[in-house]
Amino acid sequence: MAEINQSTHSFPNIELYNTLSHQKEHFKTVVPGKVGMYLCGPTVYKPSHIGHMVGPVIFDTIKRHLVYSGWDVTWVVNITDVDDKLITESKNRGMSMAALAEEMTTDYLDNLSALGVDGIDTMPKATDHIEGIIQFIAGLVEKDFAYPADGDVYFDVAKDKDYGKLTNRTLEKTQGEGGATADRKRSAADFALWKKAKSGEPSWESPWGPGRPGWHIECSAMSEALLGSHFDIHGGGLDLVFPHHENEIAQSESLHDCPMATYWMHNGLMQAAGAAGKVGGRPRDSSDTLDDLAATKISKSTGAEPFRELLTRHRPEAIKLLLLSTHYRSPIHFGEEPLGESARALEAFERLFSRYERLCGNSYYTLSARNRRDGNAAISDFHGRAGEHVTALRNRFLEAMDDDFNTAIAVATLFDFVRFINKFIDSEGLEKKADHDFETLNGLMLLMRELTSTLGLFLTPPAEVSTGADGKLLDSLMQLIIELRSRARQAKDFATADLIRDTLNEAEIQLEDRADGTDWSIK
RNA sequence: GGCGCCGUAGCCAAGUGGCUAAGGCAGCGGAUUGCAAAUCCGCCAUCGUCGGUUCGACUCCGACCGGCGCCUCCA
Repeated sequence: MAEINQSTHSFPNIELYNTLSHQKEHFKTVVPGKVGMYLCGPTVYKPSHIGHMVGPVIFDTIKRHLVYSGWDVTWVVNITDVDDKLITESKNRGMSMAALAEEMTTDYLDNLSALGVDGIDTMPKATDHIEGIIQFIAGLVEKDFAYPADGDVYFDVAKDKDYGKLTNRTLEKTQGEGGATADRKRSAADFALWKKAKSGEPSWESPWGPGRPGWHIECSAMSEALLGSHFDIHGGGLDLVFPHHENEIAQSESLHDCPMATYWMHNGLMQAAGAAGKVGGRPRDSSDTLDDLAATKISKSTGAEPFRELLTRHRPEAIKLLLLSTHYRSPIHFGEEPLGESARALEAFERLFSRYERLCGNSYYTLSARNRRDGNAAISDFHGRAGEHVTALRNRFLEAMDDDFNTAIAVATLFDFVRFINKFIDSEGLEKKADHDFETLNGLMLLMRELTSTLGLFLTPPAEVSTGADGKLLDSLMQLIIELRSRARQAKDFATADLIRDTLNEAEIQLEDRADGTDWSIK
């Protein structure tokens, strides 16, 4: 990788929405040229569902765009592998907490991998950071922001003068009974940093006796260990704003006397569309079944299906395109219908890629495009109208991404780009003439590759439908059928030709006639 | 009750105080095709309702109606 001189390198102006200030802000890093990002990962006690994938996909794209724009980005996603829910679930399943955590972590990683989320630099586990967590809590106790109580340790919200600043709430307005441990807390809003172990529960030794970390503390401790006490971006789902992120801020800023993160970014939540099919929908009442509900949050409590099961019905690329077609802060309308539409939209790209491969012999997926946005090198190769159009298009794409990572607009420019390239191939007659100069087409496709890569789209070719011995057999049969049909067509026996095509169509095999031959594909 | 978000075409979904209100899916018309498919061209919205601010608002403010999230585990 080329070394960039950070002192002279100029970075684009990026705006991002900060939950803390409720507005877009100019992006300025703590350390020039470097970005530290922390995304709250899963508590690994059940298989991950689609909701768990939103953050990783969004932040993967954000990282790609920042790296493309010249920053040196470190991205951390934690794994919370110790928690009440893990203890309960592992008991139910008669296995150790560690074994359960390992199984679910693997599931999570497999899902990320299927989606091409590969930019995560470190995935720390809470149980690997118990020592740091204990020191963190001890520091808070020492500064009198926390107090031990009968083997537990609680954060004393009353001592934190700006508690509630992330979610604009004051202690008076905060409801809550304080839960089962209310009698040990000074205030109902106090939350556990350390929980005393009951017999048979996994535990670690601590100054307050054997126990385990409370929920929020692992993120404070691990982000500090890996990114420092003040890093740039902290993200997560909107449902984590309170109490999780509010409490992280309380812990970290009380201990360190500096902002925990400059920017707090929160992605919208998945909405499940019911049979009604609309996002707006009608109110819940007792007669509604789950299917009748118009739009409700997808979560464990609504029985979201494991992501790996979703993958048996839908291609990861279609899921990813759907996620990126909505702005990250908006709720995403999710379901079989939207996924189907997304898959159909995807085909426009993939048909162009195969068209390109047919013409030039190059696989789109192995094209090696520029991975830095510096200068206008990408478009200097084009001349005249194509050049102007492509310049405008690239600018629209980059401006959208610079403006709070507006992937919806970025994706829209890509659709325009597909149309432009198809038109270019048509108008230049590239399909018809044998002897051709494909330089401009190659340039256009390289730019497409550059832009889709920064979104994290089309990283790997679609799975081949026909592989192995069966695939070979199918392929040779199809070649034979196509040859026979071709003879029928030459003999003007269109009844036979159409019979073949229609019958194949019923078997979900699609034929496409072109001037120089016939393609087949499985629908 | 407190905090916050949303309501744009048949469906999904960007966006802007005034210039053609992106893009996708579906639909319709055309070019192309033996016919299809694919591709290309064209068509398809006045922005929940009512007031206000303004020379001008879909975009700002208010009210109302409808929907959603958080305040409890949650990505």
